[in-house]
Order: sequence, then C-alpha cells, then structure tokens
Amino acid sequence: MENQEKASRIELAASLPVFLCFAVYSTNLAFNRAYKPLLEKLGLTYPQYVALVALNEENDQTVSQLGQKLFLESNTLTPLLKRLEANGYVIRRRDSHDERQVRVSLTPQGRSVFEKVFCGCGTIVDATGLDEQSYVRLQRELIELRDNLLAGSKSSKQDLDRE
Amino acid sequence: MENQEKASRIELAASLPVFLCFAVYSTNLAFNRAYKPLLEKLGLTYPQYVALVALNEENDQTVSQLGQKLFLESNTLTPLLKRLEANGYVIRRRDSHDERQVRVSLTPQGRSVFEKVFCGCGTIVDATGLDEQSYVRLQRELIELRDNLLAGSKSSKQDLDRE
DNA sequence: GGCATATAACTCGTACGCGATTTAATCGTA
DNA sequence: TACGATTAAATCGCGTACGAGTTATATGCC
Repeated sequence: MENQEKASRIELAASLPVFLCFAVYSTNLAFNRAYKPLLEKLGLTYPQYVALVALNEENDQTVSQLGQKLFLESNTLTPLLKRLEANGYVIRRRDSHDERQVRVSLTPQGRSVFEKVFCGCGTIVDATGLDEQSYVRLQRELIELRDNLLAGSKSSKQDLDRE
Repeated sequence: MENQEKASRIELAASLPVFLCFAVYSTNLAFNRAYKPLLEKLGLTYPQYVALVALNEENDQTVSQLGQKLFLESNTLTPLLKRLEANGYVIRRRDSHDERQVRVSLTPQGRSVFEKVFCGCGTIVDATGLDEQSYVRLQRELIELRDNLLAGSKSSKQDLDRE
C-alpha cells in the first residue's frame, strides 16, 4: 500500500501499438506525409511552413522568440531560416539596438505562400476524419501532454546542470 | 445548406496553437527529449529503441516487415539497423531462401538493453501526467488519426502513379 | 534456357533535430 | 573604463526521414 507511489501508475505490455510515444511518433510521420504534396509544390518543408505560420502571427521576431514558439533552438532554426531567405520568403537582419539578435520578417512572397498553404489545409483537416469537437479536444490534450513532458525534462536537466 | 460538404468541416484561425499537426509535431519533440536521458546512456536513439521493441515482439523479421510496423522504408532502416549491428544489439543476415531479403534478429545484448529501457519507461509514463484511462484513450485516438491520414496520402499517391 | 519484369535492400543527396562548441555583442561590477 | 560573465546566433557532427536512383535476386512467360 505504501509503495503504491513507487511503481508507474500505468502498466504497459512490451508491444509497439501500446506505447503512447509511438502513437505520437507515427502520427507525426503521417502528418508530414499528408502535407508533403501541398508543400513541395512551393518548395517548402513542414518545419519551414510552421515557421511561416509563427511569423504570420507576429512579424519581425528574433530567432530565440521563434524558437520558443516552435520548441526549437538556433542550431536548427538558423539553417532553416537561411533556406527560407534563399527562397525569398523571409528577410533576416541584425537588430540595430542589440547586434547579437537577428530579426526575421516575412516578405510579401512569404505571406502569400503561407496563405496558399493555409487555404489548402482543409483537405488535410478533413483527412483526419475528426469532427470539430474531437479535433479541438485531441489538440488540447496533446498540448497538455507536451507541456507535462517538457516540464519533466526541463527539471531533470536543471538537476544535471547543478551537478 | 447544399455546399456544406464542400468547405472543410473545421474552421481554423491561422495561429500555431490551433493546428493539430503542430500539437503532434511538438509533442513528438517533447517525447524525444523525455526519452533522451534514458537512451543516451545506452548509446541508443529513439527510433533505434522502437526498432528493438518491434524485434522483441517478433524476432528475425525482414527489413520490409520491420518497415511496415515502424512506418519506415529501407532507405531509413538500413543505416539505422547497421548502427544497431555495429553496437552489437542486432544481427543482420541474408535469407537463404530469398537472397534479396535481409533478416534482422536481436542479440542477447539487444534484448537486455531493450529490457533496461523498458523498465525505465515508468518515469516517462508518469511524466505524461495521464491516468491509465486517458493514456489509453489518447493513444487509440492518435492511432485512428494516423491511419486516416495514411489512407488519405496513400490514395492520392496512387492517383499520381496512375498519371 | 533466356529475357523482361518485379521486388528487396542499398546508396546518395537534402533537410531537419540536437549536443557541443565557437564567435560576437552586451552586461555587471569593481 | 576595463574585464569577466552572460547572452544570441552560428557552426559542426551525427542520426534520422525520404525522394530518387542503383544493384542483385527472384519470377513469369515464351
């Protein structure tokens, strides 16, 4: 009775379909494949598109700000943003008040390509087979799960840093 | 009334937290980070661990069989399996009846490392913050979503092949 | 048997993700 | 002001994903 807290609250069989993490992993692969036909016509990858979404929401963000929203760091974002710049979708320039920071802005072509993909999203949303209620609920549950996981890894990371 | 079917059933604002695909994408990043401390001690990556899970469930599978379970193809799996072999966790050998196929088996070390990670999973399962019921439900919903998405991309791919 | 077709795995090039390190700018404090 | 500490971005190396193409084996049909 007293060691109830010690063991994991959920018993798992050692089989793939039973892992929640594998369900998330494979659903992510599936979403990438669903988006691919829509994106590759425009020379975009899925993470690049996500960056455009974040920039459309708020323009002229620093790399760190973008990173916080996308859960990525500069080692991933810098090359990605350079590719978007090479394709004419964003502009990167040093902040004049703090030259350490780089500010990223959408170009008109960037905004237009974002809108094009956004309008084509309906097909994919429909392919989920979810009604609006399930869609929103699933999304909310995932965000909560993600934030729980990130809170867990962050605290264990701080433990390591402290050593 | 009549064109109700034409438009997507779900209206989205153009904001990141609203995309289900981004919820899945970022939750996948979070799961990877949660598993990392457990896996890197053993020199494993998350996809490598998933391959070990599949092999523990059924040993001596071909690359294609593994690929079907993991939703990956040989261009991804071959290098991954070679790394597992280099670390002594699996053995790869040509099928004597059909030399085109490569059969992959767990070594004793592979089985032992799988068990080690599996036993350490409890912490991560707990970090999800989900009770057993929500865990299982979320997982089932994701699998259904994944399979809907894959069915959608597969049919549109066949359309392309037919052209 | 011989040859076109199909199939399984592999190889290659590109783009993430990320740990580790580097470079450059700013801040804090004496 | 000077100088160590901090911070932001960039760079590097490795391991996935995956489209496209290659190689080797098996199959089907004459």
